[in-house]
Amino acid sequence: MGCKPCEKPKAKHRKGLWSPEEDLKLKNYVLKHGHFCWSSVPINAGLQRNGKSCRLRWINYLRPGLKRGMFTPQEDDAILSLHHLLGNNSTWSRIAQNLPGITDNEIKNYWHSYLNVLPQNLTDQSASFATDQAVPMHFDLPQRSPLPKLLFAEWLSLDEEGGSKPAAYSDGYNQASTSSFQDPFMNGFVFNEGGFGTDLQDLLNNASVNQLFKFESQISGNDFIGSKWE
DNA sequence: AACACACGCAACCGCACAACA
DNA sequence: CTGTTGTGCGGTTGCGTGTGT
Repeated sequence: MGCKPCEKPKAKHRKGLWSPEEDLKLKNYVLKHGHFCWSSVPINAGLQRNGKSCRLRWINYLRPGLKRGMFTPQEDDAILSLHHLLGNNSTWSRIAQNLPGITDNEIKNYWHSYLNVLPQNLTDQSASFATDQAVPMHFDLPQRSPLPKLLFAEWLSLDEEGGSKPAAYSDGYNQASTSSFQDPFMNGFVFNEGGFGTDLQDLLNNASVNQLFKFESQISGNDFIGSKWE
């Protein structure tokens, strides 16, 4: 943990949606100081939230490099492929690790939407990983809105950068944020998450889904999962 | 135009685990 | 060894918005 016990103000914690002011406070604090101890973040940042809430907000919403809007077909395939690969052992975070810019929460929500439209027999196959048969990939999946929401954080960027278009919209990744981090913490943070997990990226770049599954079939399941995705 | 319903998403909750005293 | 605390994760809920009637 490495976190000194924090003073424990038994202040009542706010719940519910985050206000722009709270977003700003949290973002500024984490960008400046990092988040070595989440429990102390809300205290030092002047927020009436608990550490868990701050962490969640940062990870799912404020974190630099987050990509919003539609999943690309590659990402669709990657999510399905990874979930198929990992089966019941799949964790959203592990899938998310291989899809930079996408949060586990997004994947989780996406998957639940996906389950809603998926014929039951297919969900059974996919979720249980009971068969080696590849899950059909291109039935009608729920599609995200093609117009990504404009985040408050991006509004801030707009303000700060004199109204320039958020880089996140140009190529899906917030390169402006990436390049502007002087802080070693943030540099490391961003650069570590700056692209697809290399394994997956290679796979996705070089193989169609069918090829991907063909490739997977050449590797024994558990060994592959253990070595590739751990 | 008004209402009901469905859907997507943000956030909370509870649990498991790890680190520390 | 045990209790406490912090972190991370999956599951779930509730609200806002879009769509159909």
